[in-house]
Amino acid sequence: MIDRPDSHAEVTLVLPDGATRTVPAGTLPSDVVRSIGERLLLAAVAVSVNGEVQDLMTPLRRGGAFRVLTEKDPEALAVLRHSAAHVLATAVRRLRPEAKIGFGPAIEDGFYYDFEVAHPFTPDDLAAFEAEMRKVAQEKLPFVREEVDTAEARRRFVDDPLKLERLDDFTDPAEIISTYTDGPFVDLCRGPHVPDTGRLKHFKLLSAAGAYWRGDEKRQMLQRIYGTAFFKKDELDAHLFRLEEAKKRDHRRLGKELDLFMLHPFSPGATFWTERGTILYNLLVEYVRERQQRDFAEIKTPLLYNKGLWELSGHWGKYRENMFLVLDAESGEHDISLKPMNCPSHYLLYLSKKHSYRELPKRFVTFDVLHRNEVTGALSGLTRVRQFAQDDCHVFLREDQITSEVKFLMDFILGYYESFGLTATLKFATRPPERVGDDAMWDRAESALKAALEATAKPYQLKAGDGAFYGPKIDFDVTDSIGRAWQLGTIQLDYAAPERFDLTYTGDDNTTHRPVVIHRAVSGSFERFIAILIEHFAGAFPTWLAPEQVRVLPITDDQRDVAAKIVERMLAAGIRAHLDDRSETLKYRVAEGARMKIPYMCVVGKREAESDQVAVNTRGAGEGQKPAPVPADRFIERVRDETRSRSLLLEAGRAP
RNA sequence: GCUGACGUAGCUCAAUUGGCAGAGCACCUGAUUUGUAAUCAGGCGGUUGCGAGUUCGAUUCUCGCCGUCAGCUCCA
Repeated sequence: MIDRPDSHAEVTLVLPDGATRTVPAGTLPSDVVRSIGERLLLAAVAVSVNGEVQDLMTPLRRGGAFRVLTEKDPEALAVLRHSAAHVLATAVRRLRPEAKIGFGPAIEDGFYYDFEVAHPFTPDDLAAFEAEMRKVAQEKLPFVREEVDTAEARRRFVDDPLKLERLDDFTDPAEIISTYTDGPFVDLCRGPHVPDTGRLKHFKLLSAAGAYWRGDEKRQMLQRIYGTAFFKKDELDAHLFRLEEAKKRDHRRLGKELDLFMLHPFSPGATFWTERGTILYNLLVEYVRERQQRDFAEIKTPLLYNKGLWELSGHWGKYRENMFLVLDAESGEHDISLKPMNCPSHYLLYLSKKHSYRELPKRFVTFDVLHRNEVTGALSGLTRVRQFAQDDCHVFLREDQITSEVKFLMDFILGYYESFGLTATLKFATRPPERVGDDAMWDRAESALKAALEATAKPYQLKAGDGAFYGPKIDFDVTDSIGRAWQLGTIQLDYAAPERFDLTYTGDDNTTHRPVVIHRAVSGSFERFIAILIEHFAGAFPTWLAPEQVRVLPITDDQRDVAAKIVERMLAAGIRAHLDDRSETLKYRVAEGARMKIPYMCVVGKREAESDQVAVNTRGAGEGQKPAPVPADRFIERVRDETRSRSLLLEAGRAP
């Protein structure tokens, strides 16, 4: 143990009940916990000092609020999972001694550990590692923490080049270097850990995949093993069950089952929308258009441009890899490109006229198709594609309008999500190291964005340094069914484009001024948004979005004509209705309609036919529902109202 | 792009150490006329992703390409 300057001082701990303990600095938390109670020591996973989690074997250096964390405390789970990563590494080292160790942190929902090995792991390897982990857990090996100096650390990891590289980061001599040892395995680690490997009881290894060392694609690829761990068996089981359930709402699966879209190897990353899917797509475009009708100006611009535009915008230098280049037959050069973004073309349209400060903010919106040549490995269902359309907007505004404009755009975006029952995570990304513009400009831009953010009173995550080079931004993220976060909406301030394109307006002083540009998307892309919506609703769309809203089922051929007339009346009322008069049993047709997640199935039997009624089956009411007949006119009116109001609830079938 | 796994009928999946490629659903035909979550019978459907190689013989083994999936990188 290294002698620390503070090791002769005393620290005072304040227990949750207000009692205090004063102990010499350097005392182990386990000793403090033991002094509170032997049984508590058995239950203790770690402790919290001033809100900071540390384990039982790390010497106390500072006093403050002191809390013992047990399995019930949420903070303890990350400690367990971090230790699970070490147990995994312990098992891997036993079975594959040549493996070099990288990093092994706890992550949301689990943990991973990276290894450098000559041969990647197979599923069989994973099973073997998991079995070995169970042995390590049964051995109840204590986690032993040691604090060492750099020289000693280098000696311990002489065979682990990745750890030696990590040690290079320790440049501050005051920084504590610690190692954790469980049985034969020593890791360079700052902790915290559970007291011994026996604490690890319920865990599972989930997958293995390559991961670049330190996330750098120029460095070697390590093999990463993902797993998860819980304190209780039922929690682990519930988690694994959730993963299975999530797969059932995967938009790729539902897209096939509900006949919404397909992808074809002849055009990877581009969507074929079926007739049902196209209805859904168009409904969303129509909806956005309706919401934007008053305050935005929709425009359309070309899809193909000469490289001159991209040189002007900077894309030719920075983004060409991602652009689809087209051969110019006359020049023989690939100097034409499909547009990957709308902004440059919107600037051209803006430049086609002189603008007065009176027209600002001017908001151009479009639904044009964009193409980006994403690397193959990045493609993923509809969430990451090569061809897509954004509900893209470029706002040209005066700098003094930023706060009010951002507020306006945020309300617009959040209101839109809310109408689907979607909740997004807000991220505020500030100035990156490489940027244009002076600090005063960034100060103004960031404070304007921040003011608008805080006006919404919604929590947001600060991503310092993550802004675009041309300005700070607010991103709106949602997660898919398997927990991956996807960016949908965005609000980005841009000070660079107005300079590059020499955008101007005439101010009230009759001189020329530079506007600011805001890039805004709401759905992100319709492709991605639809993917998220499919998963959000699990394919059970609200009436207004359902490609097929009503299916009418005559019980026998005797009701076929009456049913057909009811369908006609529905179609005339603008309802997307179909007649299912196949000679299948009612059971069969009801089952199929349910599988297709049709909001309403109207059964027409003898009784209904005689009284101009329909017996409405409402989706989600479950099997064996006893539908009461509703007058056909009344039902039609209700479906229309439900559609018009874009209600998320299915209420048209309730008793009259 | 990188690492790995995978690719069999429209869909979901089978096919015992390399030996005639199958089932259910869907689709078509016929029967059935059904009161609420899959009625019965028959039929159609395949150069096993594509291309080479090894072999008497390849869905199976090897290589290349294409695509999909997970993760990394990147991003709406």
